Amino acid sequence: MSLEYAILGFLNYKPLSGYDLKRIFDTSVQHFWPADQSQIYRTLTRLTERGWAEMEIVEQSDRPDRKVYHITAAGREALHRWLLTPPHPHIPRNADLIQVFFAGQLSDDEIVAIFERAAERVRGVLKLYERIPQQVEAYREYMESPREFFCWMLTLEAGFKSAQANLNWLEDVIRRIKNGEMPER
Amino acid sequence: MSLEYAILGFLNYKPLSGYDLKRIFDTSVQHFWPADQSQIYRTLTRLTERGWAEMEIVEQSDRPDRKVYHITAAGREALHRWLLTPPHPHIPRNADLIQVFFAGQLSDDEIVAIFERAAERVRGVLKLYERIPQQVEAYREYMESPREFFCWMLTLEAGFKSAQANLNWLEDVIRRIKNGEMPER
DNA sequence: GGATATTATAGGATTAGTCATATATAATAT
DNA sequence: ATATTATATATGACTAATCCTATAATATCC
Repeated sequence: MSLEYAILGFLNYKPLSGYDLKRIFDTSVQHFWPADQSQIYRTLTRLTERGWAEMEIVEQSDRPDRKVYHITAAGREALHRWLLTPPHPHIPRNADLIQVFFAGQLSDDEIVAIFERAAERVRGVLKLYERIPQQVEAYREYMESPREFFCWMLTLEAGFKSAQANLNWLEDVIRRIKNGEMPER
Repeated sequence: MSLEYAILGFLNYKPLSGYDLKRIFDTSVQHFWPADQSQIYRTLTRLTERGWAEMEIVEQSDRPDRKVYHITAAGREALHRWLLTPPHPHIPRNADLIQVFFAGQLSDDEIVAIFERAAERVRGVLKLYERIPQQVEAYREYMESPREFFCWMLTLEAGFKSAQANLNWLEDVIRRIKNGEMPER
């Protein structure tokens, strides 16, 4: 389960609470690894049980106490092993495409509408990506070196290029349908 | 759950058994909607309970009897409604990228190896895509019209373009790292 | 003769992920 | 005064998906 290793990866920068982690996920890897709050807390418990992380309660007077987790030596080893292990091939499901696959029974206008709304969504994603570099600046402190920051930026680049390619394709298909390339029913 | 609608979409072409469906999924939409055999059978049961499909036992002397499912009027309506409904936005998880994100602690060679193996995998996917058009020919009978066939081909195109864009990016990153663009540790 | 593959359906167990909700305090906005 | 937001953790219920195994007949390969 990659969420375990993603959390381990962040704890490797510095000790963090579940709450910290949620904010970090939401501002850094959310475009390719969203994490549910409840899943983060449950995974932290599991990491502790497995000896890959240790928990320390930090008392606060004004707010609820924090449970701060830090990575152990065993955790660091596990993280390193995982980094060198190729992930199992996994085919992500694409709900837009499964609709396109069966869209033939719709009218031309209805089909174009499916593509238009998909294109609109990708444009929204692209806009979000444009905002990430600024958000990332705020978290640059977590990065020990420019090397780690470079890797971070690479994942952004990947998302951006993939969304851009997807949008180009969607716009091309819309153009072709409007150009009469979709066969009659 | 889109698998329900994907099955309904195929049943809309002609009545099929769970076994037929498994083969069809594996040769047409497997690159963006893989379906597990046991999931198909369970979903067929659910569709029947819901009145979207009806089952008929076709006895066979030499082989186990087939349970052939056909779509009902209610099923056709549900399929059409779904086609006009935008899917919930869903962010697919990308295990390659989450590794890249934390790859900064590895050596340059180890990082290049991660990208090389990702590129190798995408090249394999691209090769699989090249074989799909022939496989599809065998199932062309399911398509009532060239319109449906066109939609089928569009999904292939999407997968191909996306894989191609991804490979271009991976090869560009490999080139840049070998060019010394990855900062020192 | 024995092993494996094909046709055909099905259920148990488990995991990953989602959604909703609960609890508690303090600060801020309207 | 009231509502909302932020900080902080946690559990219950559920769905989708995966993996493994079982069953049963026939056909084919070595």
